[in-house]
Amino acid sequence: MFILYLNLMKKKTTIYDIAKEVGLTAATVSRALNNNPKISEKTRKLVQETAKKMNYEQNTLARALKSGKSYNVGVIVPRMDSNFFASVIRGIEEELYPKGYHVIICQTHDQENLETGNINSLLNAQVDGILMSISNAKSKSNVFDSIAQKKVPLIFFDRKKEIPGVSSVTIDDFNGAYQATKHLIEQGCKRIAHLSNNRSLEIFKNRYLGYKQAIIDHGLEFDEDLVIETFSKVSEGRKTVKKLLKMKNPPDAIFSSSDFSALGAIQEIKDHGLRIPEDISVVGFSNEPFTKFMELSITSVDQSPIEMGRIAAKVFLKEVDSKTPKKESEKIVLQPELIIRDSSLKVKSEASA
Amino acid sequence: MFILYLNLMKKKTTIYDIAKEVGLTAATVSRALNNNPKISEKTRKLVQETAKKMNYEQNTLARALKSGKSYNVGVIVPRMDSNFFASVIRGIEEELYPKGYHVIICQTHDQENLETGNINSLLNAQVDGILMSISNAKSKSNVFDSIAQKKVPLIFFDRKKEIPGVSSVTIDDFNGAYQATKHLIEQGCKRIAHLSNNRSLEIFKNRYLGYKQAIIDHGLEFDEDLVIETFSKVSEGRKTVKKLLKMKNPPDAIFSSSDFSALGAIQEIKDHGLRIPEDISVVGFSNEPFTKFMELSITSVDQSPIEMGRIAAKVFLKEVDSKTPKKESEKIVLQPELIIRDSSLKVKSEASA
DNA sequence: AAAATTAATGCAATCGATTACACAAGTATA
DNA sequence: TATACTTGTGTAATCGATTGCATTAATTTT
Repeated sequence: MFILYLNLMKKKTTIYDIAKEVGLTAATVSRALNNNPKISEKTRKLVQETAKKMNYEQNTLARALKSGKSYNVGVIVPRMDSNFFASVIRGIEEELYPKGYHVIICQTHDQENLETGNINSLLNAQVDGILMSISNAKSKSNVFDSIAQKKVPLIFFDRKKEIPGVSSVTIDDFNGAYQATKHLIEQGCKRIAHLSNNRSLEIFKNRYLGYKQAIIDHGLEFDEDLVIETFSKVSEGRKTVKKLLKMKNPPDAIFSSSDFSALGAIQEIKDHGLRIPEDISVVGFSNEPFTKFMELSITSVDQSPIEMGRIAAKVFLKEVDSKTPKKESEKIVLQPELIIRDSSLKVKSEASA
Repeated sequence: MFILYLNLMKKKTTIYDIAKEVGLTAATVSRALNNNPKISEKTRKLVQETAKKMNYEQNTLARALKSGKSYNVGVIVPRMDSNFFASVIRGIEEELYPKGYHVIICQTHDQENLETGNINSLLNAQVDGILMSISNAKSKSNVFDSIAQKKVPLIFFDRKKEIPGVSSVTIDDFNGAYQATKHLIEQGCKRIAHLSNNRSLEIFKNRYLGYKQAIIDHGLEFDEDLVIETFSKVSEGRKTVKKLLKMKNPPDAIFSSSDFSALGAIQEIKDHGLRIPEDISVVGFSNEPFTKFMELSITSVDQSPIEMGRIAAKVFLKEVDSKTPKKESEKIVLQPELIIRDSSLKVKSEASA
């Protein structure tokens, strides 16, 4: 009982405790623990064994204070309850945890003030790097200046912004959109509408451009009226499609830049008594799990989010360890994959995913 | 250009810089910034204004080292790409961010080794507290001992485990299950199956017990064969229901302890050519967004996750600030709400959510 | 054997903020 | 007017680990 009490009370052991125990100084202990080559094999072994015996755990805060490294990285996403972002984060964690880093996740909920607030508070918490998917490309760039000023590596994933010296990992949104649109054309669709989104963000601009190019390349008429800017929400998808269906010449297909608005589109189309894909075909973007689970499964573009996260983390590791102050920024572009399902497959020859 | 260069190079200002600037010592500056009452109003104002002018930002690592508080809290969840956990985390953040805390999120993916690993690394990162939803109640409790030993507040939410002195915030799972089952009975169902889950976890045990009690209270026959332990996955729901439908006397309703397995159940039932809710009614648990968005919307039990998160955070704040070493642990239980939708409503009198 | 290396360790400053204790100046009390 | 409090600051230690610069001992070179 008394022993238990002592055990509960005892302070964490420090390198000074170990030093006293083995009759050396804290400096030597520190070096021994860090495998400094100047330390003799005998001492190293002695210290490390004693450390283990005494249950020593490095005080990360002290290490952080001295070294200026916190071993925390900040990850900023619009939201984390979408499978896409959750998976990217998972990829980041898988890569960073083994290296001793922790991940502080912040959500912006697409609000600019939250975005700048998050960045500032991450910087203040002395994170060693920031991996982010921006919410709004128009955001005042002075926050990014302060990141640069503090020499904190910044890596964009998915939603990026062109900033000199900043690396990014994205998918080829142009190509993803091109493939999706081409697929719809091959299914016989002639008037393909596009549910776009804030095109100040490159991902949405590129999806729009890929869509447009596919239309043009295949000899269809490009009609700007069939492009509507909306939001990644089920309700917004419904609203938008309601408008589209009121046109004198409504579309026979919808390529949505988001699975969520694609789902809203499907609901609205059904409510109007139209059949999918016979009357109107639908393709989404992101390959969210529900696209597969719906009774009418939804064709979508997979963005390999876990790989995206892993790569972003690797880029961070490379930058954080580099001594050279000015590194070349990397722009990594992954290839997306079109997953064809019920919502667009008119020729039902083969089983869908 | 030269000025810009200087600006880029300048180190962060410390309290020593401020001290030099105003002709006082760092100690006084520290006190002035912390609104220590022993400092004169004049000095306080001078220091605070100078600090602002010099762009001073407190070095949180130094503060942390000295005070022993990192202002980081760890949050451990099985996964974060379910709306339930994402929302709980959002609630926690809403409560903790304004107080200057950061949240480090860890996922266990229901693996015990990841759970203990996460706890250890959070402790090592010197978090000021851990809020968690456990993955497995059978996990070796020595990790929890080390949390207690370090006097780090631990708060369970949703999935808890009985540990003396540890607070928790949960919902009344028994009642949620009771209401759901009662609702099915009121719809005329007689043989209600229950898709259970690892009952070493209280939430699943209580949902089971609530279900059982409702059956008994309403004079139906309780049949253990109708209770099957499965996992919170679409595929598992399918598998389980496939078995149930093979019974000589199959169920006419399914109460699932998870929305995901409920969805799988629905898919399987439809594949068998049965109608929902006419032939078989289905009720899930958690009120995940997709339950509302499905063509056939799914009845489910809402767990008010954001509130759960906020309350858990409040309990943490109370415990972390309390000087008294041994506090009473709090057990807070929220009331769930049954949301009735298409998958169980046979008497379609009123519109569903 | 003296001089020059090399190897292993110690000393002490440092990272930046906090805080117990000391101290000086000012105000109130006797 | 001497004594006792207040009030506001300064001094210096502390949190725990790291690291440049000695320093000592051991080894090699000439």
